[in-house]
Amino acid sequence: MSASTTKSMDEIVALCRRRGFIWQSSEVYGGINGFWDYGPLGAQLKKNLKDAWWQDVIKTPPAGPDGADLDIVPVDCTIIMNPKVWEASGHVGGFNDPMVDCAETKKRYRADHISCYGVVDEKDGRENAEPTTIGYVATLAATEEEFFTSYRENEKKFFKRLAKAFGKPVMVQLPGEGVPYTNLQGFDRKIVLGPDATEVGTLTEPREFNLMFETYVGAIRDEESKAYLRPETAQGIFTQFWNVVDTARVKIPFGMAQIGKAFRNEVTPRNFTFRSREFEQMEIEFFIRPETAGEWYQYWRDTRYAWWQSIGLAGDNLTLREHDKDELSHYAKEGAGVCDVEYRFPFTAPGYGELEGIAHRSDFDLKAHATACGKGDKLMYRDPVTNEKFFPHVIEPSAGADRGTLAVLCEAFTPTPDRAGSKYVMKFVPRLAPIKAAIFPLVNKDGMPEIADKLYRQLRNKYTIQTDAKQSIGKRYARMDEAGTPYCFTIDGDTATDQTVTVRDRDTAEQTRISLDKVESFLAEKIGD
RNA sequence: GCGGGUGUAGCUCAGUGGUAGAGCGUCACGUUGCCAACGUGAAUGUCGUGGGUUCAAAUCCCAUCACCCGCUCCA
Repeated sequence: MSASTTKSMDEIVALCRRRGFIWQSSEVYGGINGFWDYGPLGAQLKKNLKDAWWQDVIKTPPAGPDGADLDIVPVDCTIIMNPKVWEASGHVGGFNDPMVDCAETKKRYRADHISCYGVVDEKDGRENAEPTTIGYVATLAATEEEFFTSYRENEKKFFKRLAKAFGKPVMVQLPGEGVPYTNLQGFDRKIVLGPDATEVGTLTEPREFNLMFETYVGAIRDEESKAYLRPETAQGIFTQFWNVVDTARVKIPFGMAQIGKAFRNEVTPRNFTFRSREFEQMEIEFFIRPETAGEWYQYWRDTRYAWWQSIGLAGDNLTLREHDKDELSHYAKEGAGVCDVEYRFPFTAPGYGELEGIAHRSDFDLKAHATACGKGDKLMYRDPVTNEKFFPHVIEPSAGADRGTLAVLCEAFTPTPDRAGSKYVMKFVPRLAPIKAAIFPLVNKDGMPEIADKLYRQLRNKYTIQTDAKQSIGKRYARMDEAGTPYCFTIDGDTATDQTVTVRDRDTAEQTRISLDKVESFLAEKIGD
């Protein structure tokens, strides 16, 4: 069992609050479910993560499978778009799932997943070709055959339950198609026996769960002005694909990338920031020739997995999981594959939670928008060399910035019960650490504060540096341990005479002396620019 | 949305109807000679919120909000 499974999420959340990494949004008003703010340390940490992504994805991505450099261009699209975007992408249909609750069993179902089969009085059913339906039995079975098989296994019990629920011996109207619960009207919904229920009529009316946030553009609030907050940043990229081809001097294969907020009105936000209703995505859409999907899918899967390792999630807590065919999205059924980079969070352990999904989305989105906007095949990509026309396929690595930040926080969190000072150390890789180094005068007199201040001013142009002269040195080290600051430089009584300072290492608490004028090069070596 | 639990200072918690508390932390001053040191002092509370019962509510009742756990959901 890995170390992270023994970490306490409560302690991590407490440290995040105490040190100013993450707070509840609008906390003074009692908060708001599913929304989180980043404090000073958290905002810097998340920015460092996004900067690392921007650097490694847009500026210097590793060479492609053919050894050539990649061309990836950034865009920054709006959160509110023409609502037709979301009709074409399938979100208006797909994100509105009517739900049904069962008052008896306390279970919740998607209304369109429940099939209802008519039930008739046994006597009536024997005597008449078209007997009167006296109720329905609901099942989660997808097909009539599956339903038939499921109750055949214990037929006696099944009909006993029905007889009890309907107050008389009954027959089920088979063969015949099951009717989705959503298609039942009015009174019929009151005579349905829910799955696993013993009483009739315990299912509620279907209720719409709008997973997209709605808003209105302009002064008038009517259907015409309705718009949505984007549930993913990807569609902005797809809708600007043609402008990028026309202006950015790119040719297939190339990528578009953006970082931005997205919104999903989740049914149950849970697990700290893991499932937030407002969150930030770091998305790449990499456009390719269809026949190269396999090699590019592999490239991105390996590249993205290695990237998460490079920012500190290097141990057993990180995993790469290929999706089974049956859990694939509508756009990815026939593709090179879909996989998730997953992290074992304390609240998912021993399981994992998704950080990034890498999917071969085929040409679903470009085709959908080309069709929906009415231009169709005129919007096909033309290969400038062969003049061949086609809709490019897409490999989409889509990462969660907030989930990534949370994973980094969880991974860095290290209780240190044996250490003399700090109870906790946040072991961020230096590249992500919100504060790169701290500078302390050992005591607040004898010229030490002046030397510390001079060193601080020298370094702060290049690095995020803090200085602190208050309270005991142990307390100051401990605070920096919880902030995850990799190095502390301390000016002591010897500094004025021999021009050296001590360097304290966050992870070992060990100290070494280095020359005052070597501090900057020390940081450059350990932290990078 | 359902069921269960929780909510008092920044944190951990005590307080069963009668003056709002402790420890830690924070801040100031003093001290200091490398790991949450010490001394003195200070600030900090809509007792989650709203309503009700009562002469009197942190305490009893109702509603509501937030968080945690379990369902459910997560194209």
